[in-house]
Amino acid sequence: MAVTIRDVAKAAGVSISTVSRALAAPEQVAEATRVHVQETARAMGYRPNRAARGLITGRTGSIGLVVPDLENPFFGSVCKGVQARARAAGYAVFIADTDEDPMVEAEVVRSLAKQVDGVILCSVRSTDADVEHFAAESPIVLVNRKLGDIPSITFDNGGGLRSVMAHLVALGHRKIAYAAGPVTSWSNSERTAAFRAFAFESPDLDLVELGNFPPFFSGGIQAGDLAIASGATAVVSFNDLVAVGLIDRLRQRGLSAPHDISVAGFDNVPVSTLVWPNLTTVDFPRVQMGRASVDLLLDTVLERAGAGRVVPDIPVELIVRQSTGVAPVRAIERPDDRPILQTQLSGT
Amino acid sequence: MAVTIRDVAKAAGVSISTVSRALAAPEQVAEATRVHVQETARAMGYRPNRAARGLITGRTGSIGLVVPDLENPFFGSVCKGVQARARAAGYAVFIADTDEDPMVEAEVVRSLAKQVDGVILCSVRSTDADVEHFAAESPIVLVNRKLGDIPSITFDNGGGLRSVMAHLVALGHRKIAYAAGPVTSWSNSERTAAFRAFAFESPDLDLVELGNFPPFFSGGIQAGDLAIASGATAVVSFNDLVAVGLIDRLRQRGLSAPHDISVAGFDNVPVSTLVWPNLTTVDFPRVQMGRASVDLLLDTVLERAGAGRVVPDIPVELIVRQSTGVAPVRAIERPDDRPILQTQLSGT
DNA sequence: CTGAAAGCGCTTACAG
DNA sequence: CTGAAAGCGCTTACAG
Repeated sequence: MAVTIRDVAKAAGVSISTVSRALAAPEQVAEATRVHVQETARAMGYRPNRAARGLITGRTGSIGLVVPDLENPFFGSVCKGVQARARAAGYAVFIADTDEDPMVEAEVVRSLAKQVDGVILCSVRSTDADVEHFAAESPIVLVNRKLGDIPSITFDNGGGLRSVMAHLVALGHRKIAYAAGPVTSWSNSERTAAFRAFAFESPDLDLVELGNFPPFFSGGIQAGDLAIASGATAVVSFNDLVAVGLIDRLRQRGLSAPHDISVAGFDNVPVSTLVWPNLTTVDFPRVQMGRASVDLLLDTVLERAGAGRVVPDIPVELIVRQSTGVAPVRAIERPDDRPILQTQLSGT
Repeated sequence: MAVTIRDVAKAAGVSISTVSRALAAPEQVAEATRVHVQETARAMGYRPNRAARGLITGRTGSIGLVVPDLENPFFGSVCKGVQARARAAGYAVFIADTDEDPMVEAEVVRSLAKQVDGVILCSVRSTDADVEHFAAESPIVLVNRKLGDIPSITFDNGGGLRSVMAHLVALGHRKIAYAAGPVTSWSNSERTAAFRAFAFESPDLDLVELGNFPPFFSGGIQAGDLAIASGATAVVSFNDLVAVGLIDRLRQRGLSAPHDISVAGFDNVPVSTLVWPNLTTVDFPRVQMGRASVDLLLDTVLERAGAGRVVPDIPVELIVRQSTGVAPVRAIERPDDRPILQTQLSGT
């Protein structure tokens, strides 16, 4: 077996109480004793058993991280940030993948609750009621979703949407489409709301909503045909994967980005620089989001000053690459071009 | 506080010993008692405290998973498989990201060792000596690497390499390059060895080694120029990212895949279907690898029959897409074309 | 079949 | 400043 506190006490010639204090509360031990015990412990490779400690202190020294899909690069990045910050704070991280299944999520959160001091929850599909139920059972930080008073870390989706729109308008685009993501997605509702607000403030622009589309390459294929039919000269896609699928569909239809239609995405996933043309997209600092969520959770768990504070949205940044360009002349030549499939929004 | 075994015992009118048995060793308890206790426990939402149990049984009910980089889709998939299988077996998973740093890896494995029953280690950079040291301290399963008697789960890299080569030869390619990955990579040495063996068995082919290159898009850019200079009509890249970079470089140089040069990768990462042309690549069932590593670890931890067994390489599968095609006529027209930069291998 | 008791490795009042 | 003792929530021989 591994070396225990008793072994160290014996080797150092003191009681286990003193060993415990020398390590956990050094100021309560005489300098000479403390140094001697610490050296002995280190020499023996002693590491306190966290489970035993947790039994008494009521703290496990662990946090849980629940994500819908570890294969989604978004959550891989969040996970990286969470893990790094937790380790820096001396916490271990339990990981759970729910496969986008609310039932699994409920089961996982419940079984994790006992083993951790708090849970960071990236919940996409669970209902508000379920999430509120989780929050009542154990300290929770919500990632990428807002709900009541539950502490949460979110991105500035609205700001991101507005910066893309400003970019496209500056390039001369007047008819711009938003290819929406899943109705159940909190991010999508934020972006849609910002798009509508932008339309309301810009009666001179012709802004159309397309979708909803699944948030994958395949969704982009669908969106591509609708975008072409709409007559828009620029499309803002729910995410990068949709943007990539959309660009691919344009090529299949004999068109190209940004020559015929400018295409922008959200997320700045790695693939956005691997496709041609490179994607103009909104970068979401996901690793930072992971770190921030740990900070917020530990504030609550450790009852620090910041417990329950409202964290401002994390700023996002537009990254202009090759998939967006100046509006084609065609659009100016045929101002009366009427889209076939669209939702009219401008000026409403 | 949560409900403890004492609460259940009181509510059910039995001793805590009986509650413990009714839940963990039902056959030792009278039917009526057992049913009554189980119902009471369930009604009260009782969940045994794993830490307390672990203190006695010596088992934590957790395993550790150590990966070099959670943002790398390869490890995201492995992690998904590990997590799923572990949960099915009633185990929780601690995750740790080492940022490709051997020092961090050593620290992480050491601190994890106390809190888990075993560790699944995806170790890329650590030396053999370090890894052997880890294995001496706690039960370990090595992923994607072989080392002495340490239980490990690996892919059939050699088989994958051979299936790509057979594919390219069938398409008429006679001069084929391998764009090698990092020298420190176990996967790369396996593939390189298979490539050399293939060259030895095929004196009629002209096989050249290029590199080593970093395993990223940027490595593919480098590899692209060398591939062009080599005169090869087909390039097998260490991984998909290198293949994507290579194809991009071909385009920059006014060439295209597969028209001028066929390009194949390894891994079948999601991006391989998002680029144009879609990548011909070798699929590695990574989620399956994650699952298999849990099975092997638990065999050891639980001292089951399969403990320490040697697991055969997981079969891999060639997926032919658009980035490979028939050899260009040019190569046949200029059989004496001499490469500028290459390692001569054929017939050695 | 059931209960009382010991004990896993630690922390923390409580004495001294 | 230090040690003996109690106890965290559980499991498991040991009696009965």
